[in-house]
Amino acid sequence: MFDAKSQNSKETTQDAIYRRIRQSLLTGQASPGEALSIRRLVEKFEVSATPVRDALSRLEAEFVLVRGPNRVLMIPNLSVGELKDIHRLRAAIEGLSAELAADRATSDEIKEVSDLCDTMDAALAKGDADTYLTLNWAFHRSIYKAAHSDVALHIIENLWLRSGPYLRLPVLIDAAEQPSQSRQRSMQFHRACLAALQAGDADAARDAIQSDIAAASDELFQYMKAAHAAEVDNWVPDLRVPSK
Amino acid sequence: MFDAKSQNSKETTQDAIYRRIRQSLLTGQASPGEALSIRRLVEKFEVSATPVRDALSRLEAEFVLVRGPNRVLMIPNLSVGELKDIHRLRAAIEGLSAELAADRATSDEIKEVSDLCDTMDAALAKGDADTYLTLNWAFHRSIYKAAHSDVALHIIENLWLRSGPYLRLPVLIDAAEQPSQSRQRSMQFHRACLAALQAGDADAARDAIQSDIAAASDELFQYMKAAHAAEVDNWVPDLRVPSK
DNA sequence: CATCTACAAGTGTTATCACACTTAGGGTCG
DNA sequence: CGACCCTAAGTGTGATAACACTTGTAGATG
Repeated sequence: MFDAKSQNSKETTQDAIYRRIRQSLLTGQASPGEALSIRRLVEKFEVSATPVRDALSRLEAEFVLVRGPNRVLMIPNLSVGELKDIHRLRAAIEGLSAELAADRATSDEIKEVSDLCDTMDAALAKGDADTYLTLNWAFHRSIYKAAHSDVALHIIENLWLRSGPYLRLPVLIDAAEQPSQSRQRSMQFHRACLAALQAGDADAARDAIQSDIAAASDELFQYMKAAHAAEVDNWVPDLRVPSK
Repeated sequence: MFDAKSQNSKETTQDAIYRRIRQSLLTGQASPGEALSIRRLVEKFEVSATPVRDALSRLEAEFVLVRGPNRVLMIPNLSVGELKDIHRLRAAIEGLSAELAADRATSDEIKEVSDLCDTMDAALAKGDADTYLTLNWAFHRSIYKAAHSDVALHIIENLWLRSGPYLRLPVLIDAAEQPSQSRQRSMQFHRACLAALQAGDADAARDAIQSDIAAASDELFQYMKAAHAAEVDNWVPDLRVPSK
């Protein structure tokens, strides 16, 4: 049994492995292009192959992993075109979820969104990009959770997981700029969405979320364009943060 | 090795099992509420537990199956509220895909959509509800495939798979009515979408698809309301087709 | 009749093993 | 130098066995 301390008593081994692989994607510890071989994970986690296989099967089903040479499962590189499609879908689905949240959120849920705004401001003030990123996802997720639509929430979680490695990039680069204009602008959209939830204004909530998503994706594509001249949709971005 | 005839030479056992379980859902051979125990599937397919587990893990990851008593995986009953959320999401995502398809479809792809319209008309003229349902999905899928966005297509496929058992209901009931007004109306939306693809009109394509989805979901909820007085969103519909 | 206990049957989970196929690296030959 | 062959190492796949836990049933007791 591996690392019993980080595995709660009811969690199966496969669930724990699944959770940890997902986490490594969101935190940048694992990167697109990496292969996740069963045997290497067996050694790393000190478990048998069975729960590793189960976890990997799940991640393949979610398109978080794709088959590479010799059928090894790999974290896919997303092309610019795919990233654009993900952002279009996010705008559509997260916009709809924000509308539902404006109609359905409880006062406790709205307070949670508000508290997360405050802690995000604090992380920004400290220039702590990693914490900001973690809180950014928590902020968005709390809104979509308040929509009380598990169907939508699962789709959104999946899209965030798959595009997460790319979305981190401008935020990490930007951390050197203090205060960051882009992050301040995001917080304005976040505050606008919070106000819309408080007012039960579904249209305003949707617009604020969609503006936030559009700004983040514009920022990412601007960064990519500046880093590389290519404009082709099937170009695959290089995820290494440039040296300063 | 099970049923080698229906398993092509490159398909793994787990893939074949996965495909067959999905198929049984779409055709109504398996129904919400059923438990899929590993050992029963091992007997049914005459294979070992390992590929069965892999297939089931994938279906769980896609929320096609959920955990029941003793952690057995079951086909979930969807509540009215969940069905409504699925329809909202379908309208948003399939509408977006139809827009993309209007911009991106090749003439071969448009011809495929047109041919499918024709064969659907033929199935309707014969009162063949099962064939109509199969073709209806093929028709829609051909449009979304022409959008060239795998991200969106996979989400759509998943939503269709999960709501498929419910969407079959009014079509099967309706088959006795000849000609069926609802089916004729659907075909009008289908034809409108085809015309929009041919004209490269993204707005019209989106509107036609969304109208088709809205009409189908209205029909389903009207059928449910007529069958049962309950209006509560968490009511779980009974999927048995009533005796005639 | 209701409640409790014991046991069998059913559920999934994990470990281990062997096989098939692919990929990479080294050596040989023309 | 390029092409080909061979072998080792790496990849996943499926089979089998044992264990843990849960559920259902039958029998005993008050």
